[in-house]
Amino acid sequence: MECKDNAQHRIIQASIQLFSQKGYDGTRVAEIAQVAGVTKALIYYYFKSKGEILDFLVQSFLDSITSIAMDFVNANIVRMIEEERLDIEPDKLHFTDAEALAAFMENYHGYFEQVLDFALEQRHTLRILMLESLKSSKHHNDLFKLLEMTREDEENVIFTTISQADSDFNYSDDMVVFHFFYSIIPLVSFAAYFDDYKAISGMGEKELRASFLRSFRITSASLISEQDILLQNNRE
Amino acid sequence: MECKDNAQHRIIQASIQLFSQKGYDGTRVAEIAQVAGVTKALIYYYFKSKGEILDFLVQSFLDSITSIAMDFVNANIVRMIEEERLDIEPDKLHFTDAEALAAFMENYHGYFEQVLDFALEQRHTLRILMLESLKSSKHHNDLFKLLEMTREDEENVIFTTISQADSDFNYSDDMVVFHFFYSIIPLVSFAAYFDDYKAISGMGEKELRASFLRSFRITSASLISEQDILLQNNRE
Amino acid sequence: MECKDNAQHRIIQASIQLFSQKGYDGTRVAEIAQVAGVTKALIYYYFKSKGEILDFLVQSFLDSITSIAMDFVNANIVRMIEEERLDIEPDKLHFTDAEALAAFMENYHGYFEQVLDFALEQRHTLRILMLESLKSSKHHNDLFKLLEMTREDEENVIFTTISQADSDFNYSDDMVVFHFFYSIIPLVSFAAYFDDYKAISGMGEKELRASFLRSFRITSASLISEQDILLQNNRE
Amino acid sequence: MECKDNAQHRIIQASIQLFSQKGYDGTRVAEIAQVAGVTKALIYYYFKSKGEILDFLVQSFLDSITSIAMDFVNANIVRMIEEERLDIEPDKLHFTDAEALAAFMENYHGYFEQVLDFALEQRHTLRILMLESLKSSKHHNDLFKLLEMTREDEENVIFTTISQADSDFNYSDDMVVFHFFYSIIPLVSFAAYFDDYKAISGMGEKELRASFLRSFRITSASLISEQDILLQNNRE
DNA sequence: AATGAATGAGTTTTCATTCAT
DNA sequence: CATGAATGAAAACTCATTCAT
Repeated sequence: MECKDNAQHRIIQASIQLFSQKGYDGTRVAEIAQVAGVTKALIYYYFKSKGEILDFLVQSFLDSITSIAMDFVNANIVRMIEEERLDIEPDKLHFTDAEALAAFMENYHGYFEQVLDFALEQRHTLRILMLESLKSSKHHNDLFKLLEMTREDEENVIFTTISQADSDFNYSDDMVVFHFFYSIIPLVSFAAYFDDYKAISGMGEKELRASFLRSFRITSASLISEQDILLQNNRE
Repeated sequence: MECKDNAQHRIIQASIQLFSQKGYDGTRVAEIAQVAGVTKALIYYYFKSKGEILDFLVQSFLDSITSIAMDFVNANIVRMIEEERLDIEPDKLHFTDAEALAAFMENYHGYFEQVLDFALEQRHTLRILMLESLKSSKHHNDLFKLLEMTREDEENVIFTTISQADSDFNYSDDMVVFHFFYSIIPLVSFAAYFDDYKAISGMGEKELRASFLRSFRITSASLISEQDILLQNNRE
Repeated sequence: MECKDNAQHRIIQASIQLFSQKGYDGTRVAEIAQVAGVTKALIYYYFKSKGEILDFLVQSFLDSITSIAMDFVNANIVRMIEEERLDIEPDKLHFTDAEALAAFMENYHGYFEQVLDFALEQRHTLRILMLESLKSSKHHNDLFKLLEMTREDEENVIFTTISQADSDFNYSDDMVVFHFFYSIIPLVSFAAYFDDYKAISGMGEKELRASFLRSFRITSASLISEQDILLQNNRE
Repeated sequence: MECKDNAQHRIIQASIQLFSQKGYDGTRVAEIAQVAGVTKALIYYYFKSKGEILDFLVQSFLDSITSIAMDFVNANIVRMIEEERLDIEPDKLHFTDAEALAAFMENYHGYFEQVLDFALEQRHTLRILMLESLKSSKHHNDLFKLLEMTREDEENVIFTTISQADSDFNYSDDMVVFHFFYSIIPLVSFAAYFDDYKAISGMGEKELRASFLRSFRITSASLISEQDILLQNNRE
């Protein structure tokens, strides 16, 4: 296991700290050098430019989160399909029975917590991602990549099980809108604003995390009516 | 009625456009001058510094939104109290009858749409607000001011009517967490990312607005169970 | 008598105050306008440029001091020559008798006090003169003009009466050096630093003025040995 | 021994030259860069701001002159006290014999010449000091620091030996006034105006220096009457 | 006589980046 | 690997001056 106290690592950590505090444009290379305890020139030994530091941070983060998402898909969706408990249809998921759905939902909530913890751990990088996604910069669309990444298969699971009762709901578009603005954005924002919200509210870390999870569950529950799904499944 | 084509106004408009596109730090005063069609020196005639332009924009926005919130409180909460159809108790609202609640909810949804439209109209300034609130700058806490502003009385209306069934819900803290991350943040983000989301999704403006409102209604409905409220009222 | 509260006068007073406090280069036209209570544009109505304000101040001062010097020459030197009590020879003054010398010395000390009081009254302008004379500016030589102005006739009176005992003393050059560095410079500096010295020493205005006069008398006395002069006069 | 041709040294020399010629406010950083043969940016590599260059110059000068004064005190006053040839009493110096006084006076005149030569060598910096001391700037009181520095013990030596005959002389205050306006100011002014006076008078450097020393001796002699001191010593 | 608006040409200062060692 | 010195380009900001009214 490599030593994490080398210069390059310190440069990266200093960059994350400063970019997340002051934004990319608001951070000076000299500041990074100072915080990292190295000279400016050494930064240019490891990175071609200031922009390349940002690229590296963002790419590392996107790689990690993709990896987490892939693991979930492989460990749950793929396995359930192989076990013939789940069948993917266009814009719809078909669970063979209520027990399969319940098992999936449990796994999904576990996955959400895992992603939440990763987001909290990487909250400084997420903050950078939010900052850059708001600017028309190179990394303008990186936040939306999170949307695309989670839109493919696994997330739809949730939205295709939305209660059929609400006939106004335009499934394909509405689902993505809901997913982005009431799932990804709150999650990312929660991580990004975690320290600030904690300071303002005076809540403890665990307390705040638990409170946010309750909010998440209320929102996600609002989309699913298990009875409807069971009936729907039975009807078929 | 004064003409809005004067130099100061053009400077402000140019600043909003550029700050929201490139961020405060990423925007050059020379660019503002160019977009506004004035000289750099004139910008310093009207504003003491680049920072003061930002301060002015943020303050104007906060003043406007405060005014809208105050109007709603005065026109609805205060009026209903005066008409003895509404009674504010600690952490709880008491409507005299179901009809009063229904009337209030309709007004509240109207208010939300009004705020949404204001947010969309001012989406560039909101984008600036988000950007700056993410940085540990002078305007670090300005986004949270929106929270404080709406926490006082009027918003609680909604949260104090949450179904009593969910006994896990820690009313005071959870409500504020929910309100911030599942109400203010999605609204602000929707406005801030409106143009980007539109471009990526290919949806029309009206279509997207309607879709977001449906998501909002689902979320806000999830907190309220009218039956419970009626029962609760009857019980008393 | 013209009213001294008009705009032009206020501009001049403000300029004197600011130039003497911050120097010409350190003073902004906008500051003058603010202190004078007028607009910048009005300053340009009365003066062609910032430099012209300085020129005006300096010229007014030099005119005044020249006038005072001329009055002394006319009232004393000229009169004594007319009364045949004084005879001017190259590098030497010849008094007809000891009484004539004594009368002259008394007048001279009176003149010095008059100049001192004028210098104190105009100490801000003198400060400006010193400041500018130290810079290689347009007014570089204005302080030396004071030297030239007083070198012509009357001052020599003093120096030509120096005790003949000190055979090292090179009359023409040494006298001018002494006059400049131990007469003009202390006088000008006393006026220029008057307020600062007062503040630092804690002495009162009258007290300080009296103390300075005592120092002056000691210095000026050191150059004259009346006995020698009498002897010298008698010998002839 | 380090080479004095490095960039920082050239920046300092250029600053001294320009500040003394055009004043601090009248000097542009670009000019310093040009004269020093470096880029503007390098100036900011060595100094945080234009003001810091001035601070550095002034402080270096004050340090040097303090060091010279301290050396004199230690080498003469302290030594004579140790040798029991000199005794310091409040407001008075007591020399054990006429020979001790004569020795001291010789040393003092040597010291004055040393200070004069240092002042002439540093005349550009002294000019800067005068310029800045006239402005109500940060360095407003730096010229007075020269006064304070020399007021402590060593200088008083001279003034406490003033002839007791002049009963008007208010020793404590008058001495300081005399010291400042007829000793420090002429010395500083002589150095500051040296080049200008030389040009105007047409005198040579050595000639001018000698002439000024003669003026100094006349002034300083005027305060001391050796006979009185001898008598005074004998009486005791 | 007076002014608010406007500006060209500078001024100080910053900063990402390079380079010789 | 590491750095102190150096810089070109551009940034924010200033200021004496003008002009239309």
